[in-house]
Amino acid sequence: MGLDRLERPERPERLAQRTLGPAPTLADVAERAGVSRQTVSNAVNNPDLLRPDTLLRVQEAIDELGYVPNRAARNLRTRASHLVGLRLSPVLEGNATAVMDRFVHSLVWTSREAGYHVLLFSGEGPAALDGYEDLLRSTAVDAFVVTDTYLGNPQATWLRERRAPFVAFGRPWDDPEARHPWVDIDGSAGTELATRHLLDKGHTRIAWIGWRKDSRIGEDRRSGWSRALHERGLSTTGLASRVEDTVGSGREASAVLLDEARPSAFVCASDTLAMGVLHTLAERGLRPGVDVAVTGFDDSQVAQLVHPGLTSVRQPLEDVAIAVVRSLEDLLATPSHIGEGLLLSPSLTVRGSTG
Amino acid sequence: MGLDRLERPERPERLAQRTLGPAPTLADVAERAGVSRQTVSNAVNNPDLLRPDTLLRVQEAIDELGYVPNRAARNLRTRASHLVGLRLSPVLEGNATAVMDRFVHSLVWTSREAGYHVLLFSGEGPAALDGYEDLLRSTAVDAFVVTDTYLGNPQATWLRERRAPFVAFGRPWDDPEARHPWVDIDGSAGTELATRHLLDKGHTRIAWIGWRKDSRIGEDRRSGWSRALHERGLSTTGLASRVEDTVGSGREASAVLLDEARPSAFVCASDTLAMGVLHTLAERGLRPGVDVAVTGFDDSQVAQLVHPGLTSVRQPLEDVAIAVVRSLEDLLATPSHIGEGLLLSPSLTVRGSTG
DNA sequence: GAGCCCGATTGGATCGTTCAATTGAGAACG
DNA sequence: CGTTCTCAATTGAACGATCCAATCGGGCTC
Repeated sequence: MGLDRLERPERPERLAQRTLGPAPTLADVAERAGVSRQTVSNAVNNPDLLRPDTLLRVQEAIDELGYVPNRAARNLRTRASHLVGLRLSPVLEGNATAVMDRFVHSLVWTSREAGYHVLLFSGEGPAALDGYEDLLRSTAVDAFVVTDTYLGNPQATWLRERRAPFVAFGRPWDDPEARHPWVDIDGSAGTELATRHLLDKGHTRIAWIGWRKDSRIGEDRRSGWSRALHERGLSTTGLASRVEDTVGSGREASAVLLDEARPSAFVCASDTLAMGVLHTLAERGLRPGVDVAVTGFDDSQVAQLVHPGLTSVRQPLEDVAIAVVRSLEDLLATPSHIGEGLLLSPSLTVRGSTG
Repeated sequence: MGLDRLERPERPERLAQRTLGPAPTLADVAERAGVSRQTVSNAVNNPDLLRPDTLLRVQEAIDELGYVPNRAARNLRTRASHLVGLRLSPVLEGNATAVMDRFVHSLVWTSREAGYHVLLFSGEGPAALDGYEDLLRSTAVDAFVVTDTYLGNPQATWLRERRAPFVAFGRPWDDPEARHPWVDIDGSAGTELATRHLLDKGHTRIAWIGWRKDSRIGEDRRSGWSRALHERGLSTTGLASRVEDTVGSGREASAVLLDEARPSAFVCASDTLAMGVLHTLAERGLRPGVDVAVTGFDDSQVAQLVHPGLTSVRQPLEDVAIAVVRSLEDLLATPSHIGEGLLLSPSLTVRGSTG
């Protein structure tokens, strides 16, 4: 395989033809190979239907002419585009953008192997639904990947009602009865990992800084922290703070907690909040990882670049993409397919902020 | 306009029809409106060809049926897909990924207004060219946006030879004769801004930490620093260091420079390197922005989140996207269009690291 | 050697749209 | 009153692939 790739200087015949004239069609290939159109089509789509010698002859003709099937024609006939739509939200708060982007990268790579490309589109609010609508009805995409499934977001329900094939990255928090396929990451398990890591390091007073109570994801992540503490018979009272997802909020919350509860470690719902803790430590001359330990969530670029390094929960987005694409394939293969959910476990990237 | 949008509860008739049966075609609309197919087509694409009353009648039928033109059929006939291809490189070094992602977001939003969608694909090395090839010849995309135009990258030349319509984000460094449209950001102007900002703050010994000499972009950015210093009659000797784009390199380089040249400020070719400088300062108990000033490049998330905030050169990626899309439109409107280059100026985001 | 069967191959129809050429009605003109 | 001109609207033919039903050919059996 590898050797083969190196030896061939990039399919010279095809390249030679490529600069000239209009693109060759199936009929051109058929004529050149002395067979019918259908035979060429089979050579491309069902090679095992042809006799080996015919197949060889056709493939030579294909290579010589540099034939590539016209997508528009194929899409028209088969009513499929081999594209999956993904909506980019305009502005996401915090490092949700960064997480999203990592996911997009993974998705693009994974889709390629499944023969799909990713179509990005935009739109927000009610207009977003119009975007889905038009792409769907114009047969521009075969399916969607939906990413923001936060509470009260209408798009999942909306898509389901229209029988639009889609896979969600994110649990249907508001509807446990939902029967669409989804893939999500177990945030609770992630913070539990982080908390246990701190417990193993000898910390006993471990504080939580998370998001406000109406965030399902935030409460989920918080539950991992409290579970880990309770498991070891430790109390959580007075050690939790719930704020906005900004550096400033993290800074203030950690300052208050340090004064009132004297924790030796912080588990945070996001890298952003963890950065806020680092600010406070810097202001007070406390050394992260030595005097006070801190963990974040998302393993964003900041976590890698900041001074002693920020220990952070890493989401397995590559695996999410793989699972999403697999679901997508099932869904498109059998339209009546009943979707199922899949929960993946994150891992912990340990850096200087926990010693 | 706005009122109209609010009053209509999301085109109720269309919604009512949408869940049922197969998508309506042009012929269905024609029958319902009592006109021919072509008339409906004109109503959609050239409304001014119709008599006002006919137009109204057709549009009613369109709304009632919830008709949306089939893209595949349209693409087949017009030989255009209204998609622009963008390749996502697998791994970019440093925060190039983050910059790229900001650009992708901007591009998606800008394209939408021009009636285009963005098709993401992947591939690296020689396989990347195959990706371009197949998308182009299969008429999957109308044009490409090319982002990595670093020295020696074959794709620009390759695309030009095949007369593939494309616009580059990035100058053709290796070929000043190149006649394809491109948009780039004046990195030199960016570092000049940063350096002047430091000069205005009273600094006179300003060091440079950049990339190795074979990086054109790196040398370009460096030139802004040296120009600004020379303008004020200041020397640059002994104040420059050229290293890899990693935090560790930045840390080491700044340590050496502090010992040997005693600068009071650092201008860096990237936020990553600037973070390295912050590490060194932290280790030596020097306060960024107070004892030593630092500037980065890219205005990445790190720059916002890190302790006193990192002053950084911000690339106007939204403007780049707008210019790229405009070029794309010119290119596709007049295929013989001679491409021209456009150089945009970055701005400086001032934060705590410069006082 | 006739009959049969199975797999490879063929021609025609079709997907839904737009392009090119044409028709028809009505106005303007001599 | 007939001719020309204009404009709106229509008809038939593409675009390039795949699906369908029918046909062809070779090998096998009896």
